[in-house]
Amino acid sequence: MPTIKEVADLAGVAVGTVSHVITGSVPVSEALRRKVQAAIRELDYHPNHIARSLKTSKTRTLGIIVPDMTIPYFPRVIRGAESAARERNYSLIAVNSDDSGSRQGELLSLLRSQRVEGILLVMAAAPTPMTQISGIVGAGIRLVCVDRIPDRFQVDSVSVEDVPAAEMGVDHLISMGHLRIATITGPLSLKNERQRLLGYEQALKRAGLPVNRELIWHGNLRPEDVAAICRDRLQAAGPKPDAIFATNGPTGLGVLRALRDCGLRTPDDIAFATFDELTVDDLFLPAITTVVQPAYDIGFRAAEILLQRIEGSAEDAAITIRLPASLKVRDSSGLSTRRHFGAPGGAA
Amino acid sequence: MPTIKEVADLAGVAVGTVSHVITGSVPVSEALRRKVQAAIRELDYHPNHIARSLKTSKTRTLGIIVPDMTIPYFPRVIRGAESAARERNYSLIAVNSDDSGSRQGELLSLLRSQRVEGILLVMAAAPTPMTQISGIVGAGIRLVCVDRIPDRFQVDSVSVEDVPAAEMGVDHLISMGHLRIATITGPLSLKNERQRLLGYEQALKRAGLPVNRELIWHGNLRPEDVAAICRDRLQAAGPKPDAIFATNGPTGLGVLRALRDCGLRTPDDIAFATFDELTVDDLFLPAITTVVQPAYDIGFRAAEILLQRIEGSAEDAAITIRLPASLKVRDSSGLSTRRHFGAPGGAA
DNA sequence: CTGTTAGCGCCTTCAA
DNA sequence: TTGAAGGCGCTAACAG
Repeated sequence: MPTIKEVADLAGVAVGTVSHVITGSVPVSEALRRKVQAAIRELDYHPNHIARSLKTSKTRTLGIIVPDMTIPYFPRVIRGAESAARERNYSLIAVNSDDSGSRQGELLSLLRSQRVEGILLVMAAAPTPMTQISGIVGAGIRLVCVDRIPDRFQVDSVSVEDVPAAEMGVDHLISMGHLRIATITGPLSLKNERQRLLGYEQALKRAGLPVNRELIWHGNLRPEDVAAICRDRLQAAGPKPDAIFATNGPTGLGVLRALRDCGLRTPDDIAFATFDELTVDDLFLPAITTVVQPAYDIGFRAAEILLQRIEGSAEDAAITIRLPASLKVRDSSGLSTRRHFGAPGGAA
Repeated sequence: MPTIKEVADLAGVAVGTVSHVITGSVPVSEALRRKVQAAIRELDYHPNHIARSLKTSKTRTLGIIVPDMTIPYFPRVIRGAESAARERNYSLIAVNSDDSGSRQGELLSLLRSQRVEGILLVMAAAPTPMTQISGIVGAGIRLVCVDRIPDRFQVDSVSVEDVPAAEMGVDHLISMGHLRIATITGPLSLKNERQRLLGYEQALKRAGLPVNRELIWHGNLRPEDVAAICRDRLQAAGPKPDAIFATNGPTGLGVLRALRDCGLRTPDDIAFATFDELTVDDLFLPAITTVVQPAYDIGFRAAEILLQRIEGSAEDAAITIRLPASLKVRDSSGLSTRRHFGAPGGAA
């Protein structure tokens, strides 16, 4: 790899001059600029960001930690953040924590060692030692929590409005005439999940429906586990729910597997709605009703806040952004109205 | 951020000693080691990778360029590569080219500036100027092509065995009794797509079926476009195909949308099979038959090759790895046998 | 405008 | 086993 010195020699100028034409920080005469640029092309020179960063102590790099970018929601968040970063000429490093607290700690440390200028964090579902994140913030590292927000710790954060979003989903189920609505949640160590559960309860109460503890099922983020839990509940003695509301995507996937395994169809045998898109929900037959989070925007806004902090152009107080979810009404939440592929008006 | 010097001062030793305990390259007495480690914790010291890299000219970082990590196939590849990297204590930077040749060029340049030690490249679908990649290789940058392999350029590469994979899918359709099998491809600028088309043709020929040009539809990677193309074909006058084979995931998605829009059901009205998983294919009703690529393994193996090259422990000749795909037979490819949610034996 | 130079933080000889 | 010192490639003064 050629260095700036080799470029300078070839162009017959001083290294400072080369640096000036590269950064554009100091005006350089047209003649020299051309010579320098010719030399750069000739040598196929690529400025060493490492050396630059060491000198300027700026990396123009952001990091983002997600639980698992194999879950469709997260790549969208990442793409959003990437766009915002790119607009300001920053790059983004994305890594997976696998929802492990210790792995998350390592990653945080790695990112700090790499001297990223800010971190976007989707907390691991495993209870995160608060010291891990307070340490980061205390050390003056810019941090914005995304999607999953810590409980009693003030940080910049961007996520969806969980309570209204869940209410919206459950309200819809109620409006379709369902009375025994069960919900299955992800890990309640996540504030989101507790909030969504709250939304579920509020919607029921507001409609004058009883909140039945037997209809609140505690799941997790592994579809197989969730499927097993649901199968148990659905096959148990006693009255069945006539609708199920899942509070997140992987959990919703588990419900679908359980329904299939139990030979239950939506919405004929049981109605269903879930948080999060399943990528192709509209193609399911029947198509699935979902509470859709603005994933891309969440990532975008979060990165913007980070960038503002870096530029020092942000207020002191913690910034809290809650974006509204939207409801895509499709077939699975309806009453027993058999739909067929392509039946007119079959999907919203 | 504390520096190694501050750690040394606090521990009462020289910076060299601190470096020794961190890298483990030189033995240090137990007593000093403890003092140093205490100081590190005390200061919450994180070694500056930037400085280290500048000195050692090693970043322990790999880069991977994918078209769009929002397509489910790619996150799996990335996770595979990430695992292989992590085993050797490397990190991975993943970026998206959006299938744009120029963006890919920028990204390549960025990665070089960041001094990654090797690059995994899934080429953009837009025809890539061969100089772009030959330049990289010529400059001595380690590069492994993943999934999408250049045409007439010798590089290390890892991908699926396209021809047999496509043959397998089409063979299956044939074995289910379908005679007029259409195929819809992605951009033929991609060698993969041409190979898969070849597999389609070979399967037909081997079965003594005619290769009908009217049944070879040229699509792309945008589901909406593909849906439009399919709708046109399906609504045109003349005999319809009784099966469709899609040569990749996004294209397959487009087919499904078209079928829905045309009110056609699989497999009753038309059979269907596609390359690539749609994340939840097994939950579709009817469940979708897919040719599954070992995405994780592809990423893993590719990163391993890169790492071998970096360590210099690889032969000189270009390494070419082709992994077999597998066929998941489900409902959509069958003959007109109506299936129901949970019907025993309904899905493979 | 152009050239010179002092570090950025760290690792690695090399000498003690 | 420990400590001292040079220099990786670059940018940002500063001097010319």
